[in-house]
Amino acid sequence: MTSGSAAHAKPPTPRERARERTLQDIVRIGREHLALHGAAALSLRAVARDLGVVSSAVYRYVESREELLTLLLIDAYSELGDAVDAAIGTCPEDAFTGRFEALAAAVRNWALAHPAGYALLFGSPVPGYQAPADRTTGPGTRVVYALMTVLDGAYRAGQLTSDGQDAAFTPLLAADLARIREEAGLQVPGDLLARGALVWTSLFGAISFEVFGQYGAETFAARDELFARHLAVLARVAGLRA
Amino acid sequence: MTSGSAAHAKPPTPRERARERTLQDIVRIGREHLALHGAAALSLRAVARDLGVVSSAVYRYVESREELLTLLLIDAYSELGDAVDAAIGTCPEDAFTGRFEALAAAVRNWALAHPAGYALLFGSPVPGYQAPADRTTGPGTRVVYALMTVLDGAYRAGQLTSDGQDAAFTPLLAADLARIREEAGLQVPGDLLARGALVWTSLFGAISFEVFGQYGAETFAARDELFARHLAVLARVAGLRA
DNA sequence: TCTCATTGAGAGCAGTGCTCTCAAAACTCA
DNA sequence: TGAGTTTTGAGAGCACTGCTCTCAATGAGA
Repeated sequence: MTSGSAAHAKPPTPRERARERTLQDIVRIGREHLALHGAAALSLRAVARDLGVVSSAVYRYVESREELLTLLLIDAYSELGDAVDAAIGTCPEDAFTGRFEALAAAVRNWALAHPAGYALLFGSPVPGYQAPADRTTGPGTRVVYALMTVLDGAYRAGQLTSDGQDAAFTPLLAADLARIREEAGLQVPGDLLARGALVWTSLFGAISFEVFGQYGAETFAARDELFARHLAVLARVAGLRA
Repeated sequence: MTSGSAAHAKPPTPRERARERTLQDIVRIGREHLALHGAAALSLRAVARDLGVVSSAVYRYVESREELLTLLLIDAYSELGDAVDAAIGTCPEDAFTGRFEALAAAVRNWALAHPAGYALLFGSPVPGYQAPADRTTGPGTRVVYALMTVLDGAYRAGQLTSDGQDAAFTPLLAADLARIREEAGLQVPGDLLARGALVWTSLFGAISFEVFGQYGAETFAARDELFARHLAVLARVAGLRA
């Protein structure tokens, strides 16, 4: 579906190759503009100018501004997913706390390096733009899936323990958690899964505050260390031993 | 500074009163547009149309689109601060966990009721717009100040306890925390203050995921209960006893 | 009543997303 | 190679945006 190289493997015609190259140029320039000016300021006309072409020509390759945003969204999700996978890969498979911290640090580092991309993925939605679920849920769930894999692996290895302090579930939430466990093939019990969800959102809360400048400008100078402390606490919240 | 009613209390001339009323109309219409279409889609021309006036006339009252955004930012901060104060006020002064949960629930309820306003305050920054610190830090810090008051009060009452598991501070982070404690007049020690910061950002992480639709659309049906569970965990993270 | 500051209207500039038409270029196939 | 078809880019144009400028009307104070 993406470029015709999947089905039947017909050799691409020169036109197809040129088209693919131009589309990649558009995405590349769009990514530059995204980094420089942010998602809401992304302008197809400006991209066209940088491409050395008149604005209407870009519409031969990209259906609309939204379509370009979707391409950039997928691009950013993939880049973040690659960074997280690479970071996790540097830890031994049974070093679950290390893998958790590597995942979190990779997300934070990528976010700080690509604030506009991070804002596109995890910030307030761009007005009037709704990401098409069928194309973005795949790359968009890589990181949360990686976290679930780490936590579930830790549980299977006996290294994820509940302190038993959490309240009992009502049936509705129990059903939610059971469905997630089944769909993702998890063994981790519901209370730890709920804690994993909290850790997940907390991670993005901490990163968002940094990336979006919600801390006062001079509140925290030692941000790396603060984040490391937060990670240690969150690891314990998730159930990983200290 | 706001309307001249502070200094010398001169009676406002009819012109000044008409001007004030028009400005309030602009803010009111702007707030409606904000709620309907989001911050980035806020248009001075559309506000002017709704006001029944030509666009250039609005510039007699509001310097620019950014200025209107600032007014709406202050407006939203104040509304949120009022909601939080009211919610806290329903709890006895010494019910610190109850006050914490009331604060958090008030933020969440306000956010769900005013998603566009919440996005303006805590979402990705509007491109090209930088909130003027001198006018927004006051109303913008009310809620975090309220949280610090709750936690510090709990500590003074002996109801905020550290589990002693956190690592020692490096000098830089210790200096950050010492400065915050002094500026806010807090007695709560540094390790609990750092945990409070994590709880603070985690709260907004959880709320942002809900408001911005970052959970998959059908991942959690029992969102109220999930949030309540998260709150209980976060209260313990902060050091409040269960 | 006269004077002057304030106000709103209107035109205008440069930018945006997007559509339409038209000619040139590129490819396909006999 | 030459004819026919498809793809491509240019250009004009529409409706919208933020914002500036000028000008006439209005209102308040002396």
